[in-house]
Amino acid sequence: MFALVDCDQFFVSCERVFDPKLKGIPVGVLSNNDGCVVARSPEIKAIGVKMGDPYFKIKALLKKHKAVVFSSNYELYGNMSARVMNILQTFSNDVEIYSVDEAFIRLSKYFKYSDTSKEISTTIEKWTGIPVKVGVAETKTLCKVAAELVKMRQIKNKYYILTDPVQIEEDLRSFDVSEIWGIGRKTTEKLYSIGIRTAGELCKYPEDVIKKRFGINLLRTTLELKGTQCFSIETVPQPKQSMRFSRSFGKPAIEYNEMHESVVYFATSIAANLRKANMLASAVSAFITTNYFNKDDLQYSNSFTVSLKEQSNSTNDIVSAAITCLDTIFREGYRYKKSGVLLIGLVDQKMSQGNLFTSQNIKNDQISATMDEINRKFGRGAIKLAGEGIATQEWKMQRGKLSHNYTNDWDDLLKVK
DNA sequence: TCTGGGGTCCTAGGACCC
DNA sequence: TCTGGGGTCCTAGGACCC
Repeated sequence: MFALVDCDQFFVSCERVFDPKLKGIPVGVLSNNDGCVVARSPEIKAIGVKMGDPYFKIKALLKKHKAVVFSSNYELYGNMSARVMNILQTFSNDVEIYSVDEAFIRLSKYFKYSDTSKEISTTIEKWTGIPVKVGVAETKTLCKVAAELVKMRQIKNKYYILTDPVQIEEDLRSFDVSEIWGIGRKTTEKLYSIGIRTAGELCKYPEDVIKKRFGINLLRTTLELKGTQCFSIETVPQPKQSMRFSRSFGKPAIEYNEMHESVVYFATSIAANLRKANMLASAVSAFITTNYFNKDDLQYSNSFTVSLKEQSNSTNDIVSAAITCLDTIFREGYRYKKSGVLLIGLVDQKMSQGNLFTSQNIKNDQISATMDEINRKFGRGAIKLAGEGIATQEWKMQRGKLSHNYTNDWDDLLKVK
């Protein structure tokens, strides 16, 4: 039997521990650089603040309701998290720290689950000031459902035990698939479209069809809902497989020099983090992408990876590899493999106004121009030749609108050899 | 004007081999 | 018109989580 222990609005609760006056009033916590809302008290939810709402858009609303928002303080949250997890270790030898504010623990069969659950939630709240909810069940996915039900039904005791098959069936019948752990936006849409709206309906759907149409993950999730354990508890933290340092820029026009400066800084930080974790990198990647909130703009993204000759965590090696990535991104275009179309980006100084070229069905051997000639004509580094061919159409951003013209300039280059 | 950041896993398709 | 079959490995893209 497992229990999921989940802190209520963790970041908000942490702030409230150190300022009890915040109790009962709308409180939120903002992301890095105060970009958007990442944690909300029930009171701030009630006035209409959504998860991920950009701060600048809700400022007036916050003022009107005398809501308080905080910049995030990850050191504080990490600290509080450690305290909560330490307490959990006293209840079980098998604790999986699933995230900063959640843990799965294995419950001994000799426990009375209701007593233990109650004790966990009261002990943590008493010792740390953080309110938690507890969901008990035979699989992790059902634990998640149980904890969610505590929230949805505002259960006073702060725990819910989902072990009785009849009870499980009844609860799942009205449990929306979008609330299931492991089912996100895309899968929800797909399930809705074939008439599956609740966990109960999902459980009745043939397993082989689930596997075929949605993949192994949804099958595992479904089996877990039916009581078959597919996800085990990982009490030993696995070493990280990747580390990332990424930031959004405050303004859309990013010039090479600015990018270069940022990449040096990011790569330096990552190298330091690697050394701190006593780890070595075998590859370094960099990526860029345009602002996807500007829906009318032509979008562009690109990335490049350098494999290191020898694994390393030295600032020198990591930074120089990252710069190689950046330079390559700026020099080359982006190959859009899936559609069989070559998409070539000429990275403008204003990223949101990059020029893109597309091509179809032109083989390399139909091209009479050499790479040098192309470079001379269109600017060095503007395009990349690949198996599929080169561009014949030009897409351009003109005064914020997307337009495309066939460009005759290509004709000379495309004489059949 | 201002819209987070850091992770994991799975899969389809391509390249390559015999 | 027909165009082997089976296997591995790698990677980009997609989906999900907190």
